[in-house]
Amino acid sequence: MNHLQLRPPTMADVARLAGVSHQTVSRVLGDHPNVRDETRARVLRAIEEMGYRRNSSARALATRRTRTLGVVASSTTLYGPASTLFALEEAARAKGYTVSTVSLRRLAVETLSGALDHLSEGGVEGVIALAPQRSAVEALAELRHPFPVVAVGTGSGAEIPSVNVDQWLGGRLATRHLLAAGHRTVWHLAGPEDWQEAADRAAGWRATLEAAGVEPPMPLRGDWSPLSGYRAGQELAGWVGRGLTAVFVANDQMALGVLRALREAGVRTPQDVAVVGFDDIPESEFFAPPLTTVRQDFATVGKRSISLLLDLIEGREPSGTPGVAIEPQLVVRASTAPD
Amino acid sequence: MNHLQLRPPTMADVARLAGVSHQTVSRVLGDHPNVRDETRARVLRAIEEMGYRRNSSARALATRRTRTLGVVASSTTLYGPASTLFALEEAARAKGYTVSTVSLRRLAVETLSGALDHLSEGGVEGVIALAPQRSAVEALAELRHPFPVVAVGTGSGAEIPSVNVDQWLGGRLATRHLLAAGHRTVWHLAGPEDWQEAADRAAGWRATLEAAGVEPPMPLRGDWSPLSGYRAGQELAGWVGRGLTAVFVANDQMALGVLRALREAGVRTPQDVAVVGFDDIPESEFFAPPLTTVRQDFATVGKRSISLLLDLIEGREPSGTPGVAIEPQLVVRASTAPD
DNA sequence: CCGCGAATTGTTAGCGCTCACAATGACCTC
DNA sequence: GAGGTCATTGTGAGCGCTAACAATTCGCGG
Repeated sequence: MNHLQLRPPTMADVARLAGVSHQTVSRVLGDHPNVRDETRARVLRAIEEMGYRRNSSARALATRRTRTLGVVASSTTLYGPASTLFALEEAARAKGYTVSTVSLRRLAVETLSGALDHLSEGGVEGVIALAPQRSAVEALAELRHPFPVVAVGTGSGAEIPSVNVDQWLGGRLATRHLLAAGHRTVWHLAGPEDWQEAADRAAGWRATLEAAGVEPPMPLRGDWSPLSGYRAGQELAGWVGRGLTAVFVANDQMALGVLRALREAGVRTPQDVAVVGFDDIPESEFFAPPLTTVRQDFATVGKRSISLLLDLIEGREPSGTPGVAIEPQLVVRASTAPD
Repeated sequence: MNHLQLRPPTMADVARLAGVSHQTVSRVLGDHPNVRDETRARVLRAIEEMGYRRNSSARALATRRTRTLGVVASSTTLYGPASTLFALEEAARAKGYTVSTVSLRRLAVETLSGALDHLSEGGVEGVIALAPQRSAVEALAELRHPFPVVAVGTGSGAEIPSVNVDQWLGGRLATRHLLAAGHRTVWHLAGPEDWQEAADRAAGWRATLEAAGVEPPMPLRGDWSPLSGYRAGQELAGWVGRGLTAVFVANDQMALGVLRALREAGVRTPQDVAVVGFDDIPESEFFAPPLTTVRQDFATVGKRSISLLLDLIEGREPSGTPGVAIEPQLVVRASTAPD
């Protein structure tokens, strides 16, 4: 039964009620072995009765551990970042950590710096940065912060610890699939220049073509949005009949725009032009036609990132396989397979 | 220049370097008026030099304020929740609060309770719950927690303070638009039964038809996914030619599935059947055809929710217009307008 | 030149918890 | 029954900060 009380009960209050010292209460809460069962039960009853909850600030102050991690991200309404965020939070919570997020509109040096400051004020012990732009990684490397930072999606060449999906392999899978289907060459609609993932996907595409002895056509460039895909699609439509029969688009949203532009231009998919996307957003199975794409395992990204960050925080040698990129997976659908 | 030091510098360290008391350092950091300019400058220089950062736990312990808010959400990879989350974080940060998130796979009593406990451990001063299912609201009302909770998207009838978009109006806007275009009646593919938003959209649809003297057809039901929309679309296709010329679908993802099913059945949109969705996800402009839909203002939802929660936390009388639902907006595109 | 109020700075006492260590008591062994 | 061991519990000292109050300094009128 709750008494009317202004202050929430403290450990000392509980101790008094249970007839023990505050330290014993602390032991019960901390699952210490050396507490007599009868005492433990009495303390637990007192805790229950008073509705006591341990004060996290006091605990953090005494232990010097806040058990809070920070995440900086941008474009969090996109499927990829949102999925990664979800996976990160779940993985962190499983390890007993709370996650504080800062969602940025733009990843510039100032905003990043502000975000890290904000998280620092919040007492985070470490930060995961979803920093897919190269400029963001550089900014991160410059900035001084009193906690470890792990980057996600920056590519493996980065100066800071990072976890990555093998985007290069993704580009290869997509391109190889199209070549195997008999296409002479594969065009490419790339993502923004500054994005490492875009560069890696393009590099995988280029390498695959070159390995097949094909001169890669000039890649087009979009900004991930359906609109930019639409515009690029209009341009691509002009090349149909002049050697263009297959396109690898760097993400599903742009692929959606491409599909629409092709359709409007009277180009059939996949009969006239085959299209492969990237990400496997939930919608892509229902595009017109359903989109062949490359799926990334965000859950693994989340787990690995948290695990790496905790290793750094707790001063352990990074366990697991930090350097190894996570393998993406080709998902074949109608946009490349005339049924 | 940083010396090698195991412990980060404390306020006392800074004070020593600046030749003042720790309290003066505290005053400088707290922007207290009564500090001589020369002293302030000296302190700031010392802070800079030592790379001092205030210890948030100690501060929180002394002030009894953590300046942290919690958010519980599910389905955070969907556009709506992700957008709301983004808006919430931005609004909270603007007010000087940090946001800790818990993303749930399912909103059941146990998971909700666990989430609140987790956030409580993290020391939040209040929580925003994105709890669109009725069962979740009930669970929230049951659960005891030592901080205020604001629900989002629960509908206005809830027992706990909430912020809502006027889903009923959204349903009206969509339906009225179709009737105004000359359709005799409008079919409806609703969201899951347990979702308040789904119920409100359906109610708006029904009310509009009844006001026009039309007997509402039996609504279909989906689970928000494109797949469920696809299945429903197949069923709807069977009714074409028997009075079905317009469908209001409760979200854009399902509308995508409907569009595909109709197309496969040889039904043209909008010539044979007009379709309206809900949410205005970024992709919907590029569907085949581009989708008429209802847009929600998530930024306002975020701001209002945070503002309401802070009012509750700080014991103020809720300012602004808490009871009033936020108006959604119709976005007309080709799926209802044969161009 | 004294005294008074305002501005500025310092001192002290917690905030509620954990850690290290001390104290107690029960139980054994010889 | 003395001495030792172990399990169990208590005590005291911070963790780094802010709030309240005390002390000091300064300017200025009388």
